Amino acid sequence: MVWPETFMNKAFALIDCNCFYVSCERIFRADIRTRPTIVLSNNDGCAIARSPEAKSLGIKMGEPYFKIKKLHEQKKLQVFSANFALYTNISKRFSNIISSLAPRVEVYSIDETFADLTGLNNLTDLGLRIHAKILDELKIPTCVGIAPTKVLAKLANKLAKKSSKSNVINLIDSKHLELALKMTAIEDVWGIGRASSEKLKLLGIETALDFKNFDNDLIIQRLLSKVGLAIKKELQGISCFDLEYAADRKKSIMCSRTFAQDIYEKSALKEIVANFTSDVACELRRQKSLCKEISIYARANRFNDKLIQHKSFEKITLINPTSNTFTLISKALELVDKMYQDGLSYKKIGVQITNFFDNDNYQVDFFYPYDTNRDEKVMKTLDQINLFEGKDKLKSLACGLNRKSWSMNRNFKSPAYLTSWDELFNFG
DNA sequence: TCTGGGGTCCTAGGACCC
DNA sequence: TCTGGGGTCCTAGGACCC
Repeated sequence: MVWPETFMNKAFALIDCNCFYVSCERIFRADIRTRPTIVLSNNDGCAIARSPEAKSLGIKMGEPYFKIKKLHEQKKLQVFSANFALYTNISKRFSNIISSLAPRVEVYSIDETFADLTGLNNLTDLGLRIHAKILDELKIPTCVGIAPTKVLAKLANKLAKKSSKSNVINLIDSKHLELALKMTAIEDVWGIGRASSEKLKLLGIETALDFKNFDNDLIIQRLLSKVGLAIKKELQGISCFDLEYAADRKKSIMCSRTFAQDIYEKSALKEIVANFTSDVACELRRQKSLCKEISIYARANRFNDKLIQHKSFEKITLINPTSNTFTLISKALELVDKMYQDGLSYKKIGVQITNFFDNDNYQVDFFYPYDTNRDEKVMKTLDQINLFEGKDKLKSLACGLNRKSWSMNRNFKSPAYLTSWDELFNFG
């Protein structure tokens, strides 16, 4: 197929790691490279990464651990608790390797990076080089999809994942494009989720090809909004989504956990909220922002119908934006006072901050002027100490002295090979 | 017994204003 | 009894992503 003149020049690659978390664990464990292996979510709740061998055993994405425990006990399955410190570290190395071979990249997620290859030659070769270098230096297998739009690059990547032969699929000027679109179910198109695909199926659209050829844009716009329309254009080879570089400044930051046990005491709730608030505030300062809103939420164990099911939520808007841990903790604790109800059980708890301003570009409230310099100095000192002396060396007393009383299950964690001096991997 | 966490974007509808 | 129309801003909630 020949692309319209105006879009001929665009080229995107999507490089995606195969079962990333499992692959990270396997870097240090040559003995399990062909064993069925999974990585569990926080609290050892459910499977969030599966090796091909584990998929063959019939383990689904999101499958709760208690359903596969037996396989684990029979030693037919290797199981790890999530070790996000390790995965984040490997992820940075992964995107750095791509940057060394492609000039413009967008780190899209922990295991996926887009590269803008516009204007470069021999793209399939380049894709193969990227794949080989990551495998060589990191021992992480990847797939590469190349196409004139991001949606098509995603689609090409998915096909490469399914293929047993090709790690790189290039759809630019490909005579197989129609077939590729036909092979892709509508719900597998990037940006078309369950709700949208159900609507499209009512129109008789079953595949990416059907969608691309559907000739009524008004209906698509009404059903799927303007985003749906953009996705359709991308399938036609018309690029609507560019690389997004400035993605590192978040617009909201949250921290939430599901705990191993139900929590009933207000004091425990406060301690948890204080800790979560410390974490989000630290992240907020790292990206040099201030926030003007903080909210907390909590709910009971939704799988236990003997408990009163509730979704509790409280939010407060601050007079002056801040990133001061202590200010935010005191506000968050006020919210706990408002939210807490005696007798309710709390299993999942979260803190979220929103409504961000740049550190050096915001308006102090006229009636409540506020010395931000002092704030900044105190927080800088706190961050420095925690950076060099270890996380949580210096913290608010509200955070409690140990986290033992409310914990997460993490029974199958691998060592912190790369992020702790005590657990460094011995390459000898 | 045991079922994750962290984001973004879009839209409809309400509040408010003139 | 009659009871507009248009605009903006904000928020809650849905949908999607990994």
